Amino acid sequence: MEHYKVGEIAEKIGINVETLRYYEKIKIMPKPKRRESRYRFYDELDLRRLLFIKRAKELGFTLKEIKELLNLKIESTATCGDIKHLAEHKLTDIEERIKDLKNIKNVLIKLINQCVCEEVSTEDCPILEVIEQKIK
Amino acid sequence: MEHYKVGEIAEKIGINVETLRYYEKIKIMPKPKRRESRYRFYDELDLRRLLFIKRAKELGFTLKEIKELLNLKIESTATCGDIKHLAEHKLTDIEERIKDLKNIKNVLIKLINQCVCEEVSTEDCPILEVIEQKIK
DNA sequence: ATAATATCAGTAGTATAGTACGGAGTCAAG
DNA sequence: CTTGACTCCGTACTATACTACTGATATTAT
Repeated sequence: MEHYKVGEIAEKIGINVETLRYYEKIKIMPKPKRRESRYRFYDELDLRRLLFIKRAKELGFTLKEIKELLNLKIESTATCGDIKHLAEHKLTDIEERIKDLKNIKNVLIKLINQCVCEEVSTEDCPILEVIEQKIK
Repeated sequence: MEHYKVGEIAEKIGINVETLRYYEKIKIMPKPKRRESRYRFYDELDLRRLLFIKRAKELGFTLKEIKELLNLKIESTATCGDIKHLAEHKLTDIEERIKDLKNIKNVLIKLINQCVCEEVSTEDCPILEVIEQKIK
């Protein structure tokens, strides 16, 4: 079985050595085995776990949620449905964020379109006016 | 002219007193006038500034960006175009975030649809399999 | 007048996800 | 056998946006 030093596995995954130590600290990665020199050494399982973390992060899961996923994975009582619930929850969450951002986007577009004035002073800027409008 | 104590203005805006002191610390709000008792007191201008901040935050601007907006606003040399550029930059930023989230959403939907198994153990969970798939 | 509430200043803590630093020990190449 | 690269650990710092706490004044209500 292949094994890697901390710098090697970090490079393979494309993360920082410090980040790996951080993952160990927050217990999303288990304490790795050590050589006599006290150097950490990692195996294929660690590699897979790190890649799982990376992929799940790309899916918008937080480290805390990824930890949950990984824990469910090793709990023998956990079902695939448990995982599905986490995924569904995350989906709702992301849909919510998309909705919010779209609203923001529309307001910004309206604001920007009202502005045709490179030379006008900020005194008469329609963007600022609109941001303030809701205030008056 | 109306004036408010820190707790009054905080309640009016719907923020925390501590948050107001924080805004003062990071210089997004100016140092307010004081009574003899050293109590802060705020006026209508402060109220408007706070509401501007609140509204801009809703538009997805960070406090740092809002500070920029407010600074441009008082710089007499700044043009409406300067404001527009900030708004456009924010728009690009938000469109980017929407795109990313949509990708994530699609992957999550695919994952969830593959899972029809409330009772299956996490060993055979297709969601976990897919997250891992890109690894193998 | 006294009790309750508000405010003061400064510091520390929260959450998220890391990054940086420094001095000591270890490993590999020339 | 020395030099440079790598790793060790612990701590502190970054960024963002707040929130909490403490002990001392100040104001307000009864």
